[in-house]
Formats: sequence, C-alpha cells, structure tokens
Amino acid sequence: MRIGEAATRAGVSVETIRFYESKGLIDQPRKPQGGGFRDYPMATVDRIRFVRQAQEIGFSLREISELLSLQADPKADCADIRARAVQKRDQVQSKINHMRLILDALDDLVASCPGGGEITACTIIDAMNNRALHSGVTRNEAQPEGKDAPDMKTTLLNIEGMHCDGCAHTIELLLTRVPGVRKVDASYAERQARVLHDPDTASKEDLVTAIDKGGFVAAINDQ
Amino acid sequence: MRIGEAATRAGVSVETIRFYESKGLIDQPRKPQGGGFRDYPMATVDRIRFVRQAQEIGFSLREISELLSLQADPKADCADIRARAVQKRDQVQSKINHMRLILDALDDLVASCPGGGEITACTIIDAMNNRALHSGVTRNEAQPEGKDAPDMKTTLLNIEGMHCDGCAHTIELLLTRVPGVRKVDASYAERQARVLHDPDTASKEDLVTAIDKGGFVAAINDQ
DNA sequence: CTAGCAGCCGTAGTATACTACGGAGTCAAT
DNA sequence: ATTGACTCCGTAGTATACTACGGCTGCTAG
Repeated sequence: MRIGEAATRAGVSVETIRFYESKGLIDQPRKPQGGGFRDYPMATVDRIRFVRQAQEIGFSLREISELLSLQADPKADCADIRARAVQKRDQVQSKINHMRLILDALDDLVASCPGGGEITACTIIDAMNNRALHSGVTRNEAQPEGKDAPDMKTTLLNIEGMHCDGCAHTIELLLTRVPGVRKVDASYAERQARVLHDPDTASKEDLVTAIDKGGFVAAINDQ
Repeated sequence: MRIGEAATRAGVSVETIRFYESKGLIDQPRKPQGGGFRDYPMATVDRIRFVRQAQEIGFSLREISELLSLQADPKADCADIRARAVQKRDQVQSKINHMRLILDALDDLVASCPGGGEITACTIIDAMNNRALHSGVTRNEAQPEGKDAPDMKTTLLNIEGMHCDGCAHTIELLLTRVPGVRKVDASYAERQARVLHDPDTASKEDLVTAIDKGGFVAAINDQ
C-alpha cells in the first residue's frame, strides 16, 4: 500500500501521515532497495486510526505518543493505561459538569429576558454570578424585579407525545421561545411541563399552542 | 485598580489581559486625562474570570466572545439577544451531548480493561482500534429477539466497590458485553444489578466473573 | 516514449492561545 | 533626586496540529 491509499483508508490526508511520521507517532516505512515508493502496511493504518480515535476522546498527540510507547514497552502493564483512561474520564466528567453551569446560566439568561421591550442589565456573567450567589434559589426571587414587575404565574401542562428526554428539551425550547415565559421545566418522566410566565403576555392557551406546533399534545393541568 | 492587580485578582498574567484586550474580549480602560496608568474596574476582573472558566470547559476565545456579546445593549432588540442566547444554549447542549459520548467511550474502554497484566493483553488499545469498526452498532439490542427466544431469567447481583453512578454504568457495560445478556439495570443506590440473561449462554457465574474483571465484587442474590 | 498522476521532501503558512522581551514612560518611597 | 517597581506598547517567539506549495523523482497507461 502506498501513502495515498494508506491516507484514504485511515481517513486522513497524506500530509497528516507525514506529520505523524515527523512526530514519531508512526514509523515511516523504508524505501525498497533499488528505489521506488514506500510500502505502508495495514498496521500503520490501524495506528493512525488509533491516533484519531484517541484524539477524539481528548488525548493530545503527546499523550497518544505516550500511550503508544507504553504499548511497545513489554515492562509496562495495563493498569497504567487504565489509570490514564480513568483520569481522562474524570476530566471529561468535570468538563461536562462545568458546561452544565454555563447551560444553566444561558437558561437563566433566556428566562430573564422578557423577549421584547425594555432590557435590564442581563449578561451571561450576571447570570452566572446570580447562579453562584443564589444557587438553589429560583431566578425570580434572586433577581430584583423592575418597576413594572408582572404577576408571574406557574402553569402545569400535561403533554402527550414525548419519547425521550430530548423531547422534553424540545418542549422547553418551544416554551422558552414564547414571549412572557420566564422559566420552563419539562419532564419526560412525568410527561409534564411546569412553566413560569406572565399570564398577561403569555396566556395558558399560548403555551398550549406553542407546544402543539412542535407536534406534541398539551393540556392545561389545573390540579 | 491597575493592570497588575487586575491580573493577580483574575489569576492571569498582565500579558494575557493585554492579549484579551487585543482580541476584544475585554475593553481596555482609557488612560486618565493628563496621563498616567489605566484604571481597571472589578467588572473586568469578573469578565476575565468568566473567560478562563469558559475556556477550561472547552470554549474557544471566539465562542466566549460570542457568549459575552449576549449582553443587553439598550439599543439592541431584545428578541435578537434572546434568539442568540437560545442558539448558544443549543450549541452548548450539543457540546455536552458530544462530551457524553466521549465519556461513554472512555467508560467503555475502562470497563473493557482487566486492570492488570501485560500490555499485550491490554484491551483498551484493542477496544480503541475496534471502536471505529463497531461504532454505531448497538450491542445486544441488535440481536434478533423472538422466534427461538431462549428461556430468559432475571438474576439479582449484590455488588461491592461502587463509588458513584459512573460505576453503575461501568457495571452495565461489563454485563452488556457478556454474550447471552439481554438487559441490565445497575443501581449505585442499591449496590445491585438486575440482569436479564439466557442462563444457558450466560451463567450466573459468568456475570460474576465479568463484574470481577472490572475490579468490583459481585455476589449472587437468590432472594 | 511521454504525459500525467502520485510520491518524496523541505519549507512555509494558518489558526489558536498565549509568553517573552525590550525600551520608554510613570509613580511612590527613600 | 534617585531607585526600583510597575505600566505601556510593539514585536517576536512558543506550542499544538495541521495545511499548502514547489520542485523533483518514480511509475504506469496509452
């Protein structure tokens, strides 16, 4: 196999193979005696694929090269590699947790925006700071309401047609988009959505209509 | 506050602040009239801290600048800011989803590693190599169910050594991998796993062995 | 036999995110 | 008044991970 084919099979460019060779991630096959083109074995393709997979998982080329050298070292043992993977796992987990914070802050940001009219000082930083200061406290208690603070109301909706948590998320989006809606909690498990909204701007019927547009069936639950 | 103090408070270097200024991530305060040093407000420190947090999570400076631009500008249309916040929210959600896939992949790899022995026996590297081949293929769900459905049995296992829900997930992976296992529910809270399996293909002892390989201790609970 | 595609190889460029450095200006304390 | 720490500003260098280019060589199909 020549370099071009190896590149195609591994799903990278020829340049990338040469780059990995220069970094020592893969061995460059020798040229055949008498000249000609280098012959790339399938093992090299596998190795490149391994590099790409590991990269996707979040390892840097340096780390991957360490992993690969561990593989080559008969004295090393599997516990090493396992430990690295566990460590990486924890890093990814913590990243996800932090990302959740930003997601929540963005939710707050969206929720704190009336969707029209006057804008108060709402920045992502404020949202994150408020969240940090008032974690566990709902947005409306934490946020000083403006002069024309509307009467917020919580409405419970029963929803049919959800198949998974993703549907719940879709419903949250649909409702969040409705002007006058401040906060939405949709639960797949309960087939319900709890909506905090200004009934003057967003009526219960508006909420139902918004959900119906997404292909779900909503009913007002007056408890 | 001068730049040096701002840098210290934000936990970055003076050069980094200047760099962020040049990238438009933070505003450079004006020099006081009559010359002298620039005065940095606390808000800038907060902004830098936000940049660092967001970076740690995996946002690029470009994305962070987009996040930061989600602040209310009295002239801007609130609906537009809201729409961008919602869009960003979706992006973050999708990022989290991708990270979860990576997390699952790492879990998978860790679960497939015996945790000891020589490197040649290390399944993580094999697993990574195989991942490309089997990605997207669900494991046991893909198996045909029905016609010659064997006599399925549910076995309850008591498990020691779980530290978190992640461990429960690892155990589910370990068990799902055993041929003959159709369904697994592992609970960290209960320190138990409920396994639906074909006892002819996967004996109770096979289940225990699979779990033990992951570094946990399993015992058959016959109730 | 020759056109043209692929391989070879080195250098250079891109993007991201800093980090370092040098020389001049500012300020506050001794 | 002088010292020294800090600021200002521009330019240059580092690390990661490629990507592009140009000139030459090798191979093969027509």
